[in-house]
Amino acid sequence: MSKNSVPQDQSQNRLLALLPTAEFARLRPHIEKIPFALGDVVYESGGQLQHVYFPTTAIVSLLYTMVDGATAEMGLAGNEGVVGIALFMGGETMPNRAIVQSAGEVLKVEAKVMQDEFARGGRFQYLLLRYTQALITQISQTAVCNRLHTVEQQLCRWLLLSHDRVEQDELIMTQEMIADMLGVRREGVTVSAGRLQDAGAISYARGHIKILDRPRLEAIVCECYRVVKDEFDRLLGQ
Amino acid sequence: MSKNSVPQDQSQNRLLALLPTAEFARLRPHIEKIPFALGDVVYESGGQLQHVYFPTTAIVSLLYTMVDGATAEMGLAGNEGVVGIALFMGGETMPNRAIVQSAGEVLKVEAKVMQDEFARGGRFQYLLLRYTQALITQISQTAVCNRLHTVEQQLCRWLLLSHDRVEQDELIMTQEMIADMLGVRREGVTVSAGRLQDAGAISYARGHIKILDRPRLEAIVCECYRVVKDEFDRLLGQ
DNA sequence: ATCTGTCTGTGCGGCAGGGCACACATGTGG
DNA sequence: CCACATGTGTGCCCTGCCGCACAGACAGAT
Repeated sequence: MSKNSVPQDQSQNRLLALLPTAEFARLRPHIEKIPFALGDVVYESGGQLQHVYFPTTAIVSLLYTMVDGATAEMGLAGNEGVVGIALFMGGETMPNRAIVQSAGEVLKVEAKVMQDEFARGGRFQYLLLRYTQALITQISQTAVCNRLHTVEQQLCRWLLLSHDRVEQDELIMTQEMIADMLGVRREGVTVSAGRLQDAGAISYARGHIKILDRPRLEAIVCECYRVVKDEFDRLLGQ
Repeated sequence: MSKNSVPQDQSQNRLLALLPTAEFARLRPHIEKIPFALGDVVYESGGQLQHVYFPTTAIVSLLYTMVDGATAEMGLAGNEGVVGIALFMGGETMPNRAIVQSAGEVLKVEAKVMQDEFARGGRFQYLLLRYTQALITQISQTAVCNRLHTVEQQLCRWLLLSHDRVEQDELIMTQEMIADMLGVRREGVTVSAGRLQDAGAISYARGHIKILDRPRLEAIVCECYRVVKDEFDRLLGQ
């Protein structure tokens, strides 16, 4: 490992931040910080994973792509979690893709290192499993939300989930990309986003979305957002 | 396929059937076979779980109920899996309900016994984690399917998934219940089921659905069914 | 400053599914 | 045998979203 691979501290990722120092110390030499650009593919559907990734400033979207090219998001992972759960769950691969939805950095850990630490059955395993359970809730709620709620509510949910995972109020994201995530038409996003802008909740222009009034978004969003947030807090709150 | 595995008794549940004899022997004294009736609640949203359940002939549906009473299914578990993953994932509870969708028997194991065996990190842990990963794929595909496919396709998917988990060609299930599972109107199920009946794929009457032509259903269903089935086969054996 | 590609706005027809109302069918218990 | 609850069939109008077709609007390159 190169020496510039050593991260400053573990608190940049909330999962790693919950690790006891002893356990983190074993991982530290094997952690490499790498940047990802918007749209980068973290892993392909069915592709053999070589690493897990703990996002710090990046957000990664878990997408499924149908044979006809249509896409829909099942969940997303930011600095609260990890990308590549198939490596410790034992399946090695998953039938979906992981795409960088917001550019930034991640902490990369080699598969074997992670698996060895996981097998010790300590706090690391405990945290990864609890995270996975929270992710299951997120995916479940996506399923329910897709079934029962409007595009506008889902857009709110998506904006809030993303906002929770970055430090800033600005998201770099075109309406076209959001449409792919939500599995709807780009025009549908335009209309819904327009209404949110009229309501003063957000503003946007050519791929730059600003969260202006978070409480307002929380008033519009369906209950799904809260369920997911509460479950993450319950399972991974300090 | 080794000679020292799979006594007749454990083969009623496909997860347990994959356990080595030694590991199953430790569980055996703590396994209790109990019957469940249609509609029984295995666990409530947020309820503290005391047991995990390995279905043999029963099928359990994982449902989310909105505050307004609307429901939608996130996934289901039959003799290929287990109900109560929150107990070994570490979260203790989940924000959804588990309802018996098809009456039958389950093998009940006390939480502590299961957790101790899980903590040993052997085959039991390996299988439960792989099962959980397969379940994640099922839930994900439900999300995608809810977004992109018609009620008729989803009904086919649901019928096939259920059929895979029982030995018989007849499902005891009213259209009203199916509607709750799929998160659609009862009338929507009536029309879709009517079309499937006209096509000769199924027949039904007052809560009794017969699968008449499985290949036909497989021809109508969307790719989601196959993705889920293949992933279960890959992760949990042929 | 102009060109060009990217991003957003808008309108229109069409369809799947929701909400509602009610008629018909069938099994079960008095 | 009837009464009644339960399950299923059908029609009608409405909404939300899709598919499509373009029309601006803006940013960066030449």
